[in-house]
Amino acid sequence: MRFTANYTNKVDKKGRVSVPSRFRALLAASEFNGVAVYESFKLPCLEASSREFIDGLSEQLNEEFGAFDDEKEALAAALLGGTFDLPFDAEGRILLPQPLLRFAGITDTAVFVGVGEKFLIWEPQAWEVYREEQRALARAAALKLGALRRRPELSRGAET
Amino acid sequence: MRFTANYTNKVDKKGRVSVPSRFRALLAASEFNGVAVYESFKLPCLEASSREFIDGLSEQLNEEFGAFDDEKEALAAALLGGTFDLPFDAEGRILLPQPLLRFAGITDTAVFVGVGEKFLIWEPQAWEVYREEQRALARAAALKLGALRRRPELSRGAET
DNA sequence: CATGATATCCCATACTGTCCCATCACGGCG
DNA sequence: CGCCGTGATGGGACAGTATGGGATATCATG
Repeated sequence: MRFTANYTNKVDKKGRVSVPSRFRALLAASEFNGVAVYESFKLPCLEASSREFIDGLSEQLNEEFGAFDDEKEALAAALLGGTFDLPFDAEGRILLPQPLLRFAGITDTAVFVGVGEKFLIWEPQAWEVYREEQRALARAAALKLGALRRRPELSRGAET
Repeated sequence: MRFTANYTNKVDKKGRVSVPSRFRALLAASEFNGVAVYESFKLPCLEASSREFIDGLSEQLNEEFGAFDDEKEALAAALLGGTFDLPFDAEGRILLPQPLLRFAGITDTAVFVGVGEKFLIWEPQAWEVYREEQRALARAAALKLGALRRRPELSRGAET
């Protein structure tokens, strides 16, 4: 399950969006014909993955913590309480609930970004901004890596 | 039995609320056509689940604590004694008893939050506050969640 | 036994989520 | 270069849900 690349799709008046077919193909393996979508904890966007993935996490919570564990309760509330199981319609679209649209600031367009075992759903503008930041970081990291390869012994002070 | 997502519904003057159909669908498996609702021990909200689940909990209490443990007695009494079996009416609504409404501070609107094997019923404002706190904690606990995963490669996507 | 408050039941109505079908845009293939 | 298949969009039709009221049972009381 490796989501990659990014696609920009329209969100119609009813709140429907087509999930990129490439992504849908990856999710086909899932028993549930749809995606589990939730609000990202760190970023102003939505995250989506197979329902099994989320199930796995919540199961872990039940196993690792006791039935009456406070921390488990809190994590479950944050994770499951914010996760919507959205089924695909015949055309491969999902209906994004108002709360999710509001959280991500999405109105009529959404950007789907594959990031490994899950994908993000952004409001175009926000995505542009975030992307710029990441590019800057990547650039810095690349330079650093380059420096490391060329002169391993000197890498410590090689901030270019 | 896996409750997820959150829905906001109206509570009419009579104290009736529609239980989200998705939740109702999950409870359909239960022989009792309704839900078991009780006051949460830790949070200022109500908790609800199938009658069967409550029975399971009380059994668990017997296992986790000694048979004559005072705490167990207290918990069991509070849980079993304070639980209301609320049946669905023809429209899928339940009538929340005054005591429960007062406890949760619910007046004309209620938020249903799925948290796995049960769901919570909150007063909107209170839920919003609690939710923000939990999101912050969840962000902090991200590493912990990652550590819980059996398959480490699954946690390597973009940062949650 | 009468009475008011409370719980049920039933019906009417506005919405919203789904489903189905038509149109378009884009590439690949005769 | 036009035909065709797949994916993305839009809209309309309908059924399932969420809500509100009013009429009817129930029950604890005075």
